[in-house]
Amino acid sequence: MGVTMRDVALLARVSNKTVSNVVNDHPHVHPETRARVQRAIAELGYRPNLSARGLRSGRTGVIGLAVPDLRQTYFAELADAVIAAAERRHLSVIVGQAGADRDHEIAVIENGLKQTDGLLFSPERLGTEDRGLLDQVEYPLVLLGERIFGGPTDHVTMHNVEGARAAVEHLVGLGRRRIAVVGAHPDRRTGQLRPSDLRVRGYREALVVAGLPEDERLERVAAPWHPADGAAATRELLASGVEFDAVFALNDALAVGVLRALGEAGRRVPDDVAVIGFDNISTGHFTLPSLSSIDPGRDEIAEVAVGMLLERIGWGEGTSRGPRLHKAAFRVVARESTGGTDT
Amino acid sequence: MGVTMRDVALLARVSNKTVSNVVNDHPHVHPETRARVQRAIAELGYRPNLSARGLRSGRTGVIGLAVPDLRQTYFAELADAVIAAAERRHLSVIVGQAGADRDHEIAVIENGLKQTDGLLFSPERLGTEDRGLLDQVEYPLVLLGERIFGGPTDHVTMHNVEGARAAVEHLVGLGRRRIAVVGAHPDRRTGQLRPSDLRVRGYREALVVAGLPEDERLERVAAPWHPADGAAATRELLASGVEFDAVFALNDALAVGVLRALGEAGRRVPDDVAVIGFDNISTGHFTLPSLSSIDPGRDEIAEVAVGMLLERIGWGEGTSRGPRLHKAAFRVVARESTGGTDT
DNA sequence: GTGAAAGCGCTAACAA
DNA sequence: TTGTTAGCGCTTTCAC
Repeated sequence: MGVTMRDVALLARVSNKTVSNVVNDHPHVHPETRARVQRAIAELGYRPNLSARGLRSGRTGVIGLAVPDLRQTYFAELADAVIAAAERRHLSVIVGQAGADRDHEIAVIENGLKQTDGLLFSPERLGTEDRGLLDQVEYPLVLLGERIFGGPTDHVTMHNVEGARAAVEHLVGLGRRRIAVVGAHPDRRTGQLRPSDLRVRGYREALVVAGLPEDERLERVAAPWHPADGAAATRELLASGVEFDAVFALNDALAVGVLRALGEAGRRVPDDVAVIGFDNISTGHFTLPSLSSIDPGRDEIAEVAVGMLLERIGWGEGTSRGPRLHKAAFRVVARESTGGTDT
Repeated sequence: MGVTMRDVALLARVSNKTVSNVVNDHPHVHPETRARVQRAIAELGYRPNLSARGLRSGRTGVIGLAVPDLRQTYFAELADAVIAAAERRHLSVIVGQAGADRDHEIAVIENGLKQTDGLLFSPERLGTEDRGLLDQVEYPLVLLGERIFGGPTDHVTMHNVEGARAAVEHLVGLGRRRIAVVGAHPDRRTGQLRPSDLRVRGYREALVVAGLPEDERLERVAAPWHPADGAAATRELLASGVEFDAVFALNDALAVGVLRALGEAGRRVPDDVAVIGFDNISTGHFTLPSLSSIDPGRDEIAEVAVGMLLERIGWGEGTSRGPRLHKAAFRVVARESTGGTDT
């Protein structure tokens, strides 16, 4: 503490500027001078003051990541991927939780996160109707997910519709004909771009393609997407007496609950009922049976999102290029719950 | 962007200092003046430049949290608790992952996390032999866990020994006599303060108290503490032919694997084998059967750790009070896997 | 290739 | 109660 650039400059018998050049890897520094400066830095244990650098350069080297709740495995794994991607670019990440609280999310989007150069935001409560908020945003922002799609903002997201379709096609390929879906949103307004709505759409598309009838009784509401809600929806499904030989859970957390409820009821998975989830969280390896899922490309999402944000930060205020959209590649992961052998 | 304190001062017809006083809620500002300044702030959309404040005050208002890996639910939930505790004190949290990599952990402890006023560090690889590193640390640091206990540093941790003992006593109370433990560390050097060693100690103490014989065949190594390792250790235990009617998994992630392996083998839980874990992660609600566990007091740990760190930050360089130790209160959570009814 | 000097926006003495 | 002033440590013109 307390060693400044000036101290280094004095010891190395150079100016402030030269030390700065060395520290920032600028070219045009005589190798000998560079070595001398580096020796002085080591000797004094000099470490740049990042607040000062931030003040001068207008950059903090920190980005923000706002998610609803780290206790949901998907978001923890997303944070892991984002932190890793940021680290590769020598950035730090401030993590904020908006707690699935609409007002909190509005506050986040209006203000960003303190001390950051830009924000990666995965909202849960904001919808297309909040698009107007995005016009006010005057800091670099990249949205994760497509809930507010249509604004001026970059989005990085997953193939919700196509992934869901692939999940159901996988079940169809197993010969299942009565496929239930668990996790539909209780509020069925149209025009929303919630993951639940998009995935239900993919489910229906797959049924149509397969020539299977749609049956409203097979579409079960569950919210929020916690295991308990998946279990409750499945118990209702069982109690309703409607026949089914497969369940598509709209995410893996729900699927864990589905597996539990099926187990309680004595239904064997996958023999009686095949189950597939969505998100491919690591939990899926260790359920009994292990859980098939759609891998939404989490690492790609993180990598691309950080890259986009960095570009936005670099472009500065003036340059407002149009919004970009990136959808990561997905894949079907077949584990035991749909007859696979992987765990 | 670009609105400075000076702009506000000009508009409100006051000095810089007065604006600063208002922004920082200093007393001794005439109510009328305060109102005028606040109006100017709102009108211009002024927001303090935190880099400048940081440079001037030597504080960033950001603390660091370093954990091995957010994909492990325990650490995700810890991060959640720390972020919440920090937010209550108007602090942001930069999250870093050391990846259970010894060199990475050494780098973290030597340098702290950039842009932060202090660090909450939960190391996984550093041990008592690295105590010397702590003497070099010249920034506010609070360690989570007791792996490097004995240095000059504050620690906040859980009752590993006592909690483990309570877990086994709970099993004994159910009438179980052949209690296996899963998750011992492969390297049995003494003098280590790993959670595994401490919890095994608690296990043995409970056996002694209950007058049960120790049996080395019931102590199974498993590392790292992932579900797959718990499953593997349990399969070995089953294959060894040794009799057992209960398993104490040293954490919940292992326990998930234990449940899986028992299920595969057709052992009923809790009828044939009772199972209890440690950590009380939310996953435990949704396993089949739901998982009994030791709740280590995560929120208390986060709250106390942030508080201690803040005190350290406030004390400044000179004041080096002796190291403090806080152990959070724990409790036994009895769910279905030990005959309870909760989920 | 290197140096001198200005100033980023804020806070904290010290004055008034 | 409010104003003046001097930096915090760094980067960045602009000279040399």
